[in-house]
Amino acid sequence: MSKKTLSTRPYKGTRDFYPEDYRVHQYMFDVIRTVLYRFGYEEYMAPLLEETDLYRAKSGEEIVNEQTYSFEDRGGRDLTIRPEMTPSLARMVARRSGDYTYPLRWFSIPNLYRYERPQRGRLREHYQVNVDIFGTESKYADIEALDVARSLLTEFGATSEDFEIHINDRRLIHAVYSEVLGLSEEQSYALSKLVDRKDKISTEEFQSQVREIVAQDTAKHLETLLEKDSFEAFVAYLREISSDNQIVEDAIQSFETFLNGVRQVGMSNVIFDFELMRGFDYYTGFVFEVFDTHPDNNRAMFGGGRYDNLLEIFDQPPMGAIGFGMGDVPLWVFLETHGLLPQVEDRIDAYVCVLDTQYLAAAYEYTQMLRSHDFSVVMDYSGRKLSAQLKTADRKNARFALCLGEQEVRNETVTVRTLATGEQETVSFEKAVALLKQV
RNA sequence: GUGACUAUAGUUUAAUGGUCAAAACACCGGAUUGUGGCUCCGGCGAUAUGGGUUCAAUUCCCGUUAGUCACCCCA
Repeated sequence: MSKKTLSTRPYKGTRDFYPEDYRVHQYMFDVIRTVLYRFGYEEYMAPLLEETDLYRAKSGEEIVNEQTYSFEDRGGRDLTIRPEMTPSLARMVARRSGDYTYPLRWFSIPNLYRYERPQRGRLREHYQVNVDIFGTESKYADIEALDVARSLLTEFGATSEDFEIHINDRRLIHAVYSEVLGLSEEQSYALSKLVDRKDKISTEEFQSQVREIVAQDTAKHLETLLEKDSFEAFVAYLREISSDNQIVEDAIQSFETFLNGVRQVGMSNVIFDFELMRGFDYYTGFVFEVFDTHPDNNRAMFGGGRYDNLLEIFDQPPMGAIGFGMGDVPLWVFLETHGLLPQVEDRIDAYVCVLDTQYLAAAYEYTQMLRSHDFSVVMDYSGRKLSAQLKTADRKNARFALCLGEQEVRNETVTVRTLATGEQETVSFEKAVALLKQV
């Protein structure tokens, strides 16, 4: 046996939430639940473990092997700790797909595991709010999803200047790449990956890499399209080079309707961004990403989009679906950066100080009586001197200190001290309850 | 997975190839044997880990572990 001392650190890439941290964590998710209930979303939960096949079916082998916690159980089954919630959600919906009245509005706040090298905003365990709408093709579902995403932030007190929502549409990307620029599927794929990396590399490098994939004049067209900073300007140039293509026109019309709808519901900080790619592999319609506009934290926080083929792996017909996920870490960083995290404190109603250990039994009975009135009460059974007990009452953020000593026990009274003011009076038990009830 | 930087009380930091590693906050006790917050005094408490160089290592070197950052990846 090794005698090595056990480490007190949490496992690599995971976090302990001490009470003062967990209060903040809970506060964040309380606010989120408030918003989602207001929009009529129902909360669900799934197991932490799934059969590995569930992830193999959707993602590539590489993800399953290299980025998940996978193992064999004692019965020889291949299991994986969930690295995301969507496959579990798809499984649940597919299992009862005939039972529901659509659309379904569901959300969950699972913890997820990925075997990664931890760094900023990327841990091995994190919590993620997952919001999904199932069973509708309506543009208003897309708009609602954006509205929910926006509301999740504004509920914390963020304003529309604090963040921007970038939107794009995979059908539009596809129409431009294949119909206008005439790219093959391989070229489209390579190009989408490159555009996704555009901000990470220099302009020259980007341009030269584009030219490794497509011809010179095609590259020029693409670069010009990417430069357009409004949807109107983008469309104008697109029409110039596309010569009356119906597929392109349909994609434009469809996106225009969506964009107009978004503007009508008062989202001024939604902007068209043809560079936005986001999981090209499975999104089938609009995609979005929320960016922090604060100079200290100018990056993407979360996003999602429409993916209509989610139930395919269960051999079920396509069902219109939209979803997005928001991690707890980026959200925390956003709120912290913008000063939107309130001081969340734990309070107790009363701290019972006992002057001598011979009164502990009486004090315990009294404490139980107070709890039966729904007060949160802590009793001090240390037998320390009163000043130490009061100090602890103060540290515990108690509203009142209730002192029980010889005089009180003899007269069946209690001394009620209001810690904020230092005022106190010795009263009957009934009167003490009444005092505690005053706010 | 690749590379860089970092590791000192519970926490945030200081210092040093050579006597007892310093301070603040926190905690405990006392000043105040029935009255907290402010003040004063005292106490507890650390060189991540394994090896090497050296008369001597917390300090220099290597490994490990952990943290941070970038790349990769990002469901």
